[in-house]
Amino acid sequence: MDDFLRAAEQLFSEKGYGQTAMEDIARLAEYGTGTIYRYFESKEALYGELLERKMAAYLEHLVAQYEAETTPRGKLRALLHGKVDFFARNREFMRIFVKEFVPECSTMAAALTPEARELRGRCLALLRDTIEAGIRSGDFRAMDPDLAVAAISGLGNELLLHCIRDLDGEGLGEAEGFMMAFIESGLASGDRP
Amino acid sequence: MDDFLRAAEQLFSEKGYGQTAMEDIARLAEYGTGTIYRYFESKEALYGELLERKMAAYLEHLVAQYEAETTPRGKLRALLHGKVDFFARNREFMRIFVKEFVPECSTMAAALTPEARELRGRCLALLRDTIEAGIRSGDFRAMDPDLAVAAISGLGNELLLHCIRDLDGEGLGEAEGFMMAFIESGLASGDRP
Amino acid sequence: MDDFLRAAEQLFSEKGYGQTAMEDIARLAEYGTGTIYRYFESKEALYGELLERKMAAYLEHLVAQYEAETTPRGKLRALLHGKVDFFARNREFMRIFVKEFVPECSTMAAALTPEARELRGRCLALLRDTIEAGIRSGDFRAMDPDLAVAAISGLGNELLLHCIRDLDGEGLGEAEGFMMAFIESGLASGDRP
Amino acid sequence: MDDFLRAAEQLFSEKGYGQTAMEDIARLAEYGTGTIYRYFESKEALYGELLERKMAAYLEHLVAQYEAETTPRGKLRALLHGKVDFFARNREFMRIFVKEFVPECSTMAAALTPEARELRGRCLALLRDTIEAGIRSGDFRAMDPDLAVAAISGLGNELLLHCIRDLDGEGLGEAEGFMMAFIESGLASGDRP
DNA sequence: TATGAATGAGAGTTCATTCAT
DNA sequence: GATGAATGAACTCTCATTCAT
Repeated sequence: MDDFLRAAEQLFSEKGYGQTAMEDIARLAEYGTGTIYRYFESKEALYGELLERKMAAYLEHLVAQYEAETTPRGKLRALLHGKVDFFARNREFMRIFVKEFVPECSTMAAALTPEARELRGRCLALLRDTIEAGIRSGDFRAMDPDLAVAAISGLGNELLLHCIRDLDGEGLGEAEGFMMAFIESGLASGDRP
Repeated sequence: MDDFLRAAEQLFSEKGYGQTAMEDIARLAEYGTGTIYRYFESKEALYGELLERKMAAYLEHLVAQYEAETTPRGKLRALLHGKVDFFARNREFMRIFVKEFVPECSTMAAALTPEARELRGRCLALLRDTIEAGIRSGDFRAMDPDLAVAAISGLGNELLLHCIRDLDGEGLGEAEGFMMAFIESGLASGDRP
Repeated sequence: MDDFLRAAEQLFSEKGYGQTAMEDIARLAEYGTGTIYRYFESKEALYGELLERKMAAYLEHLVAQYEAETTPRGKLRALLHGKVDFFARNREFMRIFVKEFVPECSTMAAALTPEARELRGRCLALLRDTIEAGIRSGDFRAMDPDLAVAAISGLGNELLLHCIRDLDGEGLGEAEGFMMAFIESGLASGDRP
Repeated sequence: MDDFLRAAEQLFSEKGYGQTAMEDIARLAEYGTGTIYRYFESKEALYGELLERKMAAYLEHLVAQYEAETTPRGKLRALLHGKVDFFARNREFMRIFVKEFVPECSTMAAALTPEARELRGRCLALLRDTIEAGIRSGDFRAMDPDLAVAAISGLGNELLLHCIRDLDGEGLGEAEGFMMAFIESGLASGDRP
């Protein structure tokens, strides 16, 4: 069953959902076509399961880093580092992730499963809570937290894609530093020492 | 021919490339199915043509605003405002744009046409040139301009999508202000008056 | 479209619904497989349409004969003769008819369409009304009309099948005479002159 | 092995041959899927075996009643009562029986096994012999015995189905009385005391 | 030039049957 | 004997593309 999820991740990432045939997945996993259907009800269900698992792993990864920190700045850094770290080790999923995290891009007829939506919401909520706490504490300037979440998400995704796609994964460290600095400046309150 | 492009834009935006049948496009454009093939070699060619035209219009729009400005900050603001302005009036295309601007998301078997890639590159080059000029002039701090371009693109796209998708186009003015402030902080040199 | 219905009638009759592939129907009709789907939404819809058309023709045929008569005995004879007559000229449909007229035999996942059920009901209602009228007039003895309808239907179907299947259509005249006599005796009131 | 036959009878009756999967049968019988194939060569063989057993039981039941009678009228009544009696206690099989007794309805690719055909023939022969004897004895009027067999079979089957299907098994007694009277009238010689 | 009926390759899915354990 | 995971042929259905009119 994990064989199928692995094969599916690779192919969906390389060719996209619509261009990947169930037969391709089965062949890559070295099984017969019909065997997939013993484990997954349909192609969509397979894709949904893949997304849920990865999203769950991502959330878990973020939470682990996040809870070790206490200040808004610390939590923000933890979330940003967690993102870079997770996708550095899940590059194939990155390409799928940006499609599905941005609903407009989804290629599935049916959108994310409710479970996956829930996980996506919880990832974003970590960031939002952090920003709101930072605003209250005066670390960040007053702003609409939803806009900030959108800005930071989009910025981070695109930077990661840039490194993974154009730089073949090189320069992730530099990009992380840049991202941190850029975002912290963007969020910073005008008060300067 | 423009009828087909208009119909295609609407349907691709609403349902996605894979879920849109040539017959649907023809019907919406009020022509026979076969007629499309008098003007476009294939479904992909139609999609490619649509992208090229829109990209060209986008580039033209950006250039017009851009050339009216002389300072890096002015040009940056022109590009950001131009983006918001263009997509506020091309909301349907926005959903297609984010798919194709981020090549990973493309649903087509074949990626962007070379012409479209070229146009995309020229849009990004405007921003890149602006950033480089700003770094030289000391308006912006020293940084890798490619990272800055990626960051700003992703940030802007996601903010626009947030407004168009979740807010139904409301709040674009506020989002533009937020975007400007966020990006200018992120780019700003440490020197403060 | 009629080509498909003709081909479908023949093949469903010969091999049964489940054993008939859409490709078989298309080939017999001398069309490509996909063409069927321009006219029928699905295999079930094709079958449903076939049944409806034939049932409608059968009902029309029965009604024509029925309305020319005024007495219960006359109407009964008209219905019985109409049945023999119709199926003598629709032998292929006879085999499908008995399947679907007897719901237990239906091979479709989904049963008859509501339209077909309605038509089936109206065919049976003609017979039922006739029997009730005959009972009231004293031509027939008192009995449960539903039982009589079931008895006469089953008797007639099986006799027709016997002739069509085992006798290759021979002996229909003799069978009709036998059926009339048998049923009239069965229904007759005990009063004899 | 009987477990499989019981499970198969239930499922074939409820859902039909084509809609019943071997796995369903195995699960209901509380065995593994592969185990069925230790006892039956194929799905068709299982169905065939089921039919043969039931047909044999039916024949035995008929013969027992039949041989206790000496007159044609007595034998006829025994056969009719035997039929009602058997199917009242084998309602699930009734639905399969009508399919297979009327070969046109068979859902199997291959028709009845030769053994089952033989048994079917012997059931019908009992009735046929009875009718011929009755004609010779003058109890029944002169007629084609094959037509009479067909008429009586079809009539009886449909009446039984009507009770089992529409009346949920109620009214079998009334139906049996009606059937006897109807058939005896139909067969009766014109001579009246 | 415009059409839309026709096509057929290709996709997802089912399930009777097999066989290593 | 019993199992149930694995199989792959077969089937239904879709749709980009063609071409006779």
